[in-house]
Amino acid sequence: MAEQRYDPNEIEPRWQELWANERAWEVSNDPGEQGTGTRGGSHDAYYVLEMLPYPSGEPHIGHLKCYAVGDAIAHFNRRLGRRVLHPMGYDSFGLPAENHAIKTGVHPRDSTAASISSFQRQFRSWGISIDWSREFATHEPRYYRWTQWIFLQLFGAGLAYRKEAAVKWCPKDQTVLANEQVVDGHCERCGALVEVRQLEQWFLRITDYAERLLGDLEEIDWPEHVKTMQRNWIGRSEGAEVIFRCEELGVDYPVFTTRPDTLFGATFFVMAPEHPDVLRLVADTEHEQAVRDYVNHALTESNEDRGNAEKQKTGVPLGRTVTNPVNGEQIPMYVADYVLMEYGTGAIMAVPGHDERDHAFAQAHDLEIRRVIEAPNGSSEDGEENTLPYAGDGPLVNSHPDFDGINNRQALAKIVAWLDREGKGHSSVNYRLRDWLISRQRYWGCPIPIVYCESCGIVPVPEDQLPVELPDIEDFTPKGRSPLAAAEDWVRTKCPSCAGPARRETDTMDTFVDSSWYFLRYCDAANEQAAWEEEALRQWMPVDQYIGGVEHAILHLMYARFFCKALADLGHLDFQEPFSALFTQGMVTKDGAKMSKSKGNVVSPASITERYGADTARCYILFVGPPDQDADWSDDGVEGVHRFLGRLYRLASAIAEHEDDQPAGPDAQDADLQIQRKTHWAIDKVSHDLRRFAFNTAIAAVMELLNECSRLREQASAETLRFALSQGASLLFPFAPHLCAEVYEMLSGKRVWEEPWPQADQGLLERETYELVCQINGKVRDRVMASAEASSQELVALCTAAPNVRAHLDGKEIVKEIVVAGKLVNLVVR
RNA sequence: GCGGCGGUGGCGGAAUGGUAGACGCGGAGGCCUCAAAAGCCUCUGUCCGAAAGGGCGUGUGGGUUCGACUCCCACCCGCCGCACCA
Repeated sequence: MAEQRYDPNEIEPRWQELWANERAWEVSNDPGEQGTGTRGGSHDAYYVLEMLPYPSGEPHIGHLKCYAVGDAIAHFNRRLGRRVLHPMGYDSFGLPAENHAIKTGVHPRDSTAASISSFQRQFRSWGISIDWSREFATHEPRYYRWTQWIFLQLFGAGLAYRKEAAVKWCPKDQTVLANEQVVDGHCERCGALVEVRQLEQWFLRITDYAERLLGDLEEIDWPEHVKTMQRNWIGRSEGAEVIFRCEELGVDYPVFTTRPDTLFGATFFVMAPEHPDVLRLVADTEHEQAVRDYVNHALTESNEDRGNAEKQKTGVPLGRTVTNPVNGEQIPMYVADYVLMEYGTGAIMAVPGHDERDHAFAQAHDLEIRRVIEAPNGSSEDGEENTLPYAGDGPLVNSHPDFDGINNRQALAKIVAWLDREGKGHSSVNYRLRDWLISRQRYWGCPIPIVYCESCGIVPVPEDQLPVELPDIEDFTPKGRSPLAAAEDWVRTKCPSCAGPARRETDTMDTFVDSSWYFLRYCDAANEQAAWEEEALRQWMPVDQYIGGVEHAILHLMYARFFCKALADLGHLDFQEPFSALFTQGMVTKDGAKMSKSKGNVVSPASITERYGADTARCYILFVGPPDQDADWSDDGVEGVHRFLGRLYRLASAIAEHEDDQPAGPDAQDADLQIQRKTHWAIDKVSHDLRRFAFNTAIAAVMELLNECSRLREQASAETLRFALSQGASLLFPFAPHLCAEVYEMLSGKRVWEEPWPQADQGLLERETYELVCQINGKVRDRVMASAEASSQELVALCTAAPNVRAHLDGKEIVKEIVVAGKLVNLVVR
């Protein structure tokens, strides 16, 4: 038997070339027409998509993991007879390319193109089964033309608007940021401390969709932690809006509260320093100077300092009062930085008896602290329930004869109903979610298709003039305004409405806009007349399986859902959710730490692929552990997987040379049956494991099958070995496509990717005899062979007859017999 | 503080309430070889024991059960998200 050396560098390019030449993974939008390489049979459409890569430098190991997962799913579904859409593109606008340009002078278009071709090369060398006919990059005018078109749709519907607001500004990247891009007061990208600036910017009205974004999470098959993160981010709170009137000025100040039941305990009123009325309230009063000083100080404070809950509660009186609507009391007004302008109405009623923060402020400023909720029947083991602030439930006290004595949760509803009747408030829902700020003062992004006309104001660029192309510029350095502003020839334009002089918008869009709809474009990527044909979307959308890193749990995944709903409302789509199922893959670390250039612990997929081949790299990354968990890279582990693939190849090549009628060993029947059983067991196991993303145990099952074949190699018939190994290759194909195509062809002469997924023979999954576990009081004492047909009585008899069971019974009384047919007998003895 | 996820050999990890530790790595011994590499074979949770066998063992403490890594309660630790959100 000749054994051949496993040489992935010879095998892999050969299959890649064949698949490329045959356009094996292209799929048509016409359900009647088969994609060149796809199987006939069912016309079931299946859309599997990995999050599109940002092309910077070379792909890293995280990309390999993501696409190894996606490709396994794609192949598995193809072989289940589905028409699988598995496309690829690039999220190619963005800051890193622009920062690179500032440093080196290389145009972002050039560095991006270089990186894209490097990604293309590697994806091909990994053998990922992509429909390349649908490929695009988001910086191409043929794509961003439609990004602009979507912006205009949103603008037309009032969902894109311009507003002056206090916005987050990154001093290093010299641009504003969305709320979602600020992490702990720092820029998500570069880590610089974020400042606040008052600027007029473009926003998308995602808050209109807060309720639906929250509610529809129920409809989708996403990991619980991602849903939770989105729920937290949306931050829905139920409560009431209550009006506090400042009689002196005749102004109503609504506040949002989740605790209207504590209204009778409101002893003061606090406004955020940014509240537009603060200075007006103190104008020309003795308090004016102190308030001005305080507000100025608060505004210059860093987000980090201000956000610190441990900090001393500061604030100054405004010298005014408002009326507590439930009891007519005049309560003093303050300005304090613990109240945030961006949440609720920017003003609060303060209930120091039942809110920790208000309590701290009241103590610091010597304000009345009133108990209005009693802790339930004085159950004060440690006395804590009786101290204030008390945030728990209980009956109302010191409130009003109508409410005193009633449990606070019931009183809450009654008080809100009363407010409503009196016109002093109503129940209300508040969200933490803010509108999405999409303006960026940067060059390398999609231009916003808007012009500013002296007479017409804000004018959208007409659809037939799209795309508004990004002009070439020389100087990419940010100067606090968009580098595009320097392109005077481009900026100066005619008003589309009145043909008068006008200027173009010079900010570009947040790159998350680009990636909020790309999955739609794949469905109809070549369409030059429209962003998509509805029929094309009907074919594929929503995405059946989306795959990506958990770092996009909020940003990208929330924005894409919002786009989907907004476009559906505008009649462009007929579904509400873009991604029916989501899988988030874990990080790949080295020695427990995140890989990074600065740490010098980066494992490059290219070097692994060169040394071991793509099949080894892909199998290893899936074998190392559950793919949704973080995995630590181990060079020894890679060796182990490589050895396994080599053993499969060598054994298969030896068997391939055998004639099937070659005489088998003396125990051939036994060995053959064992191998056949193991084969069908593996088919069953891998099929199940693929459906639950348990790739590690699926690969382990094929290893077990190979171990069984190796062990029984001398005894079993060549025919059986040929069958077992070809099925093994067939099962492993989604993970190691090149090797398995090779092995399958060697053994069967057929193309494995055109074969249907193997079916396990139920008859061979069941066994005639099995090892019966014999327990006494739940402890395993012996094991004996039992027939599958044996009755409970027979099984008990077998068990009591087992030598070690007898030794342990030793005169004791059996009080109970538990029989689990096919598994065990447990004797309960005394 | 609130919410989510997790805690199993030397390591990565397996286990629809039914043999804990599959599979792989690492380690030990052996075969092959002039030698090495590659490959192959055996052993490998821990303690007692020559062995047979037995004790212990899935973060901690309880509970349910004939039987618990798995279910319930309380707690400890770790990771992630949100957080002065009214």
